[in-house]
Parts: sequence; C-alpha cells; structure tokens
Amino acid sequence: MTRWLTDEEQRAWRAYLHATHLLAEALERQLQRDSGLPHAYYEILVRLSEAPDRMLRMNELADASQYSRSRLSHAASRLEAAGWIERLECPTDRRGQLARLTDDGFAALEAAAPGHVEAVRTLLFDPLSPEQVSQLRAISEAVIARVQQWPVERGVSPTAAG
Amino acid sequence: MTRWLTDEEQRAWRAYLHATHLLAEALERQLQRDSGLPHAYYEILVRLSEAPDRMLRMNELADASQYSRSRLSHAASRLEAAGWIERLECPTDRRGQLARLTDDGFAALEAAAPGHVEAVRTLLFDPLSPEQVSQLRAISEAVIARVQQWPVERGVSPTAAG
DNA sequence: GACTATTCGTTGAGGTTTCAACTATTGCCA
DNA sequence: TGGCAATAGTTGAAACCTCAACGAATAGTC
Repeated sequence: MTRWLTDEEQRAWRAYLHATHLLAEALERQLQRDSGLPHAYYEILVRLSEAPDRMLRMNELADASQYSRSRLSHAASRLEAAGWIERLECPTDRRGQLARLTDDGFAALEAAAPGHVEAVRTLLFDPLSPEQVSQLRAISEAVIARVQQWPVERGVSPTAAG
Repeated sequence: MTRWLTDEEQRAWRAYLHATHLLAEALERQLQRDSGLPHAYYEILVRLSEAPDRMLRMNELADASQYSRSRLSHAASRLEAAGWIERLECPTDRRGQLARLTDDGFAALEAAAPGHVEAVRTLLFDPLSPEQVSQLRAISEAVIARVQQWPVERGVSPTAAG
C-alpha cells in the first residue's frame, strides 16, 4: 500500500534533488578554491564568530551547526591544527570543552565571506523573485518542523524489509 | 563592495540550509537502516532501472546522476562487489563500459523503494500544500538554470582572496 | 597514415563523515 | 554516600568523496 509520488511530485522531487546538488557543489568548489575551506568548516567558523567571546561549548556548537559530536570533534581537530580555533577547558563542567575562534580564524573567515556571500547571491537569490524567497523560507520551515517532529531514531518505515 | 544578504535573505538562507540538511540526513538514515544503501547508490540503481535493458554507459549514468566520473567509478566497484550491477564491454566504443542492473540489484531496489518513497512523502510532501509543491519546483528549476549557465569552472568570485 | 587533442573510465592518495566503542564526568534517587 | 543512568567529548576503523594523474581508445587534422 505504498503511496507513490504523483507525476507532479516526482518532477518537483527530482528538480529539488538536482538543484540542491548543483548549488551545494558550486558553493563547495567556490569556497574550497577561494579560501581552502570546506563549506562545513566555514559554517563552524561562522557560528563561533557570532557567539559571545567567539566561544562555544562543543555541545552547543554541534547543535547550532547540525553536526554529530563525532564529526565536530574531528573537524575541530583539523581547525585547531590549522590555527583557526583553540580548545579551552570548560570552567563549569569538567567534561566540557570550549572552542574559541582565534584571530587567525576570524581573519580567514573575513577573507572567505565576501566571495561566499556573492556566490550565494548570484546562484540562489538573483534568479529568485522576492516572493519566491519568502516561499522558499516558508517551505523550508515547514520541512524543518516536520522532520523535527518525526525524529530519525524512530524510523520512518520499519516494514520496508518485509 | 560586497552585496551582503538582507535579513530576509539571511533567514531564508539559513532555513534552507537547515531544511536540506535535516531532510538529507533523515532520508540517508532511513535508507541506510532499511536497506543498507546510501542514498547516492540508491540513485544509481534508480537510473539504471529506468534505462532500456537496465543498462547505461558509465558516461551517461554519471551525467544522469550528477556524479563525477571518479565517484561513479568507485561506487560502481562497490555495487558490483555487492552483486547489484555488472559491468559489460561496450560494443561500439572500446573505451566504454556498460553498467547493467542485475536481478539482485533490481530486487534490492524494489525492496528499498516503498520505504524511501514513504519517507519522502512523509517528510517533504505531506507538510507542503499543492501550491508549495509547484513553488518548490519552480524555485528549483530557476536555480538549476542559473547554476548551469554559470559553470563552476569559471569561478564565482576570483577577487575574494584580495 | 602520423600527430595531437579529446574523451572514457580507472586508480591511489588524502581528506571528510559515519559508526561503534570508550573514558570521564555529572545528575538523579534512594 | 553509593549506584546507575545520562551526557560530554574523543578515538579508530571503515566507508565515501575529491583531486590529480594515468592508460587506452577515439576524433580531427594535415
């Protein structure tokens, strides 16, 4: 009793997959080439730069960036080795680690930001009307709400194997 | 002279990033758990299943799936080892390789499809109105057109390092 | 036919992500 | 306080992707 996709949905789904793939790839390359940063790491630096004292618990940073703990931990090691962040003991919880953006890290972010923003604008916002921009936001928010109300752990279709 | 994002654009951009991330992750996990297939490989099997004789040149398969040659080649090795596809010599071009979906591969796809479709429907289409579905398609198509008209190789912002 | 450029697909190295396992610490509750 | 679950973060192995380089075949040109 599978509810298959209609033709209209099928077309929308494929267009969505294609568009998100192309956009992500283009932004990835732009960032990588112009500043040597993967988009994932750029995100981390952005979050830190917006935090008070440019500092966050690994925990909060992971949640803010939608990263797994493990992924963030590996990424942090790399960013630390590059001198862009540093790790500090957390004074209130001895399990905790604080990640702080260094001056070098901030400089790297400042150097990367204009090109990245320009790319986002050129590839995403320029071709959209103002109405489409707010439609995109509404659609995105609806999906966010839906996915969060349906945690991944529970599984979506436990019968698929049967 | 960077054209920074407006607040409205900023919000749309972050919502977009968040939504695409959550959705991709949820679908990835669902597929992985229910059928052991990464979404990337699922895509490959789908393309093959739709082709005449369930068979495509590596070339065409790469283009259809938006994969790099290298990525597809690695993926094909893996899928071949799993017994889901097989490689055949191309009769008309001795450089070529044909990838053909095996019966086992088709069976794996048939087993995975209902759960995956159900997840796509549940997480993406159920929370959207019909209007939003066509908006999503229009937005996606606009972005596709834009990105393709602006090839990655040329670079988006050669001045970002300055 | 030889020369060159292009295309096809693969390979290996290196970087990133996931997964499962692990230690250390905190929170809860009797 | 002692016991136990939950949380914070790290680690190593395996999977996956990217990049650059490569060998092989084809296409275009003279």
